[in-house]
Order: sequence, then C-alpha cells, then structure tokens
Amino acid sequence: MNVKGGMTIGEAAKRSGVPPKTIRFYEDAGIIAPAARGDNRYRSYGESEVQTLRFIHRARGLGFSLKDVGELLALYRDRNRASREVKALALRHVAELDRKIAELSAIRTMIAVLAERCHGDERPDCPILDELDKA
Amino acid sequence: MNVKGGMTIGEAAKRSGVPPKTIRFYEDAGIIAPAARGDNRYRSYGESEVQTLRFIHRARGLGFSLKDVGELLALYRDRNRASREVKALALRHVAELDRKIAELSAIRTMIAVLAERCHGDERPDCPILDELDKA
DNA sequence: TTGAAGATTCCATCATACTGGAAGGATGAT
DNA sequence: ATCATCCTTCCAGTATGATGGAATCTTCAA
Repeated sequence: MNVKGGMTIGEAAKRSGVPPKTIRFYEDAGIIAPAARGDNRYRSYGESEVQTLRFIHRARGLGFSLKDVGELLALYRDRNRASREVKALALRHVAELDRKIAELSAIRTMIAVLAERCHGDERPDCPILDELDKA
Repeated sequence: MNVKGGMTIGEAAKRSGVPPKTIRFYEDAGIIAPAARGDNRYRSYGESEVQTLRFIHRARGLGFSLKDVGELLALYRDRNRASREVKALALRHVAELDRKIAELSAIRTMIAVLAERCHGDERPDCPILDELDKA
C-alpha cells in the first residue's frame, strides 16, 4: 500500500472522471497541489482530492477556463482568510454566474420555442433571435 | 456604397463585438455563410448577419464550442424543415441547457455561501463541495 | 493627389487544454 | 519468475479558436 489509505492516480481518475494524464497536467499547471507520494514515488489521493477533481471536471464542462477554476478553488481554500478582496472576488463571480444563468435561460427558451412552435410551420419568420436580443 | 445598405466588416465588427479577423475566420470555418460582396470585393453585412454574430459572441462567452454554435444556428435556420430529427436535436439541447443551468445555479449558490457565511469565520470546514456533490 | 484608414488574401504564430508515445520502474496475479 | 498492467518522467503532437503581420487594393477626406 501507499500513503495511509490513499488511492493511485488511476483510481482517482476513475472516481473523478479526469484521466491520469490530465490530473498530472493539472498538477504541473498548478491548478491542484502536488499530490502526496508513497515510498514507490506513486502519487496518492484521498477523497478530498477526488472531490476537487470532480469539481474541476464539472466546472470545465460548464465552460469555465482553467484560470477561472483555479480562482474558484482558491476562493474555496481561502474561505477562512476573511479578506475583503476575497469576498469581493466571490461576489463578482456570483454576479457573473447570474448573468450566465440568465443568458443560458434565454437560449434555452429560444431553443424550446424552436422545438415546440416552429417545427413544420411554413411561416417565413420566427423572430426569436430578435426576442433574445431584448432579453 | 456597396450592396444596398450593407455595412462593411468593420462596422459589423463594432455592432456585434466580433473582430473583423474573427468574422473572416468564422466564414472560413463555415460557421457563418460567406458574406455578400460589393463591386470592390468588400464583404457586406446587414442587420440579420450582425444579429447572428452577436448570438455567436454571446454563445461563445457562455462556453459553447463553435461546433455547438454551428448546430444551434443550423437549428434556427432549419426551423421550418419540420423534421423529427431537428426537433429531437432541439430537445436534446434544451435538456443539456437545463442541466447546465442547474449546475451553474449550484455553483452560484456555493460561491454566494462562501461570500456570505464563511468569510472571516474560523470554523475549520465549510462542507460546501460536499453539498455541491449532492446537488 | 496624397495619405491615413480600412479592406483583401495568405500564411504564420499563439494560447489553452489536453493527449500520445517512449523508456523505464513498480505491482499483482498466475 | 514472468507478464500484463499501472506507475513514473519527459517531450512532442493535436485540436480549438483565434490573432498577427505582410503585401496589396479601395475609399474618403483634406
């Protein structure tokens, strides 16, 4: 075995959905902290690391850049630092997320309308992009 | 002047937020149709093209790939084709958007909680990533 | 009419985010 | 013991999505 109860990079990959290569890449890129190593020099991961990887996986799937993800993770790690700047950063992210959610909702509505109202319809125009612009 | 009332690529760029280079790139990549040309071989754009560019701009900002954007635009263009497949594709996108919106909302909540509850607090753990996993 | 500004094409380069492959060491089941 | 499988590092290559620059027109305003 390795570091007390830790899992290998392969197991962490399976549990998180992030391939081993990509996990190493994230480590090199400084997105995650260097993993603990066992006597055999293998990286060792615990549940919290897997959780972080899962978070990265989901955030990436939502279109966040690695830079964004790093900032979100730093925010999480620094949650006890009580700094005004950290709070301000968090609030900026919340505002940004609200904007994203609103825009996604607008697009969702547009696509839903396309699916429900316009299919097979011979009307020459469904002015949906117009409506979206007003949203 | 150019094609009846059309604007140049530079104007379209200003109105849409997409730089001229990028507009040409989108044309080359087949994301948008080749623009009409005037006698001087300049590309000419109307309001609807600008609207499309604005849509692309926003969708890209939301993390959609150019492939996704192309598909959404095709969906819009084909809205009168009445095909079962087009409707099915639209509904798949709606489901996907609902999922994205739900995940973004979960992350939004997490960041908001970080901002409001955990700043300056000496509690050793805010189990927010855990909660997020359940979401 | 003479520039400055903005258009054209084409080709190169960049940034982000992986992904593949080689060469070698460790592990684990038969 | 051996063989597949997984780990290690390192370096190269790929995919996506632009972006920069050169060389050359066109337009427009002074």
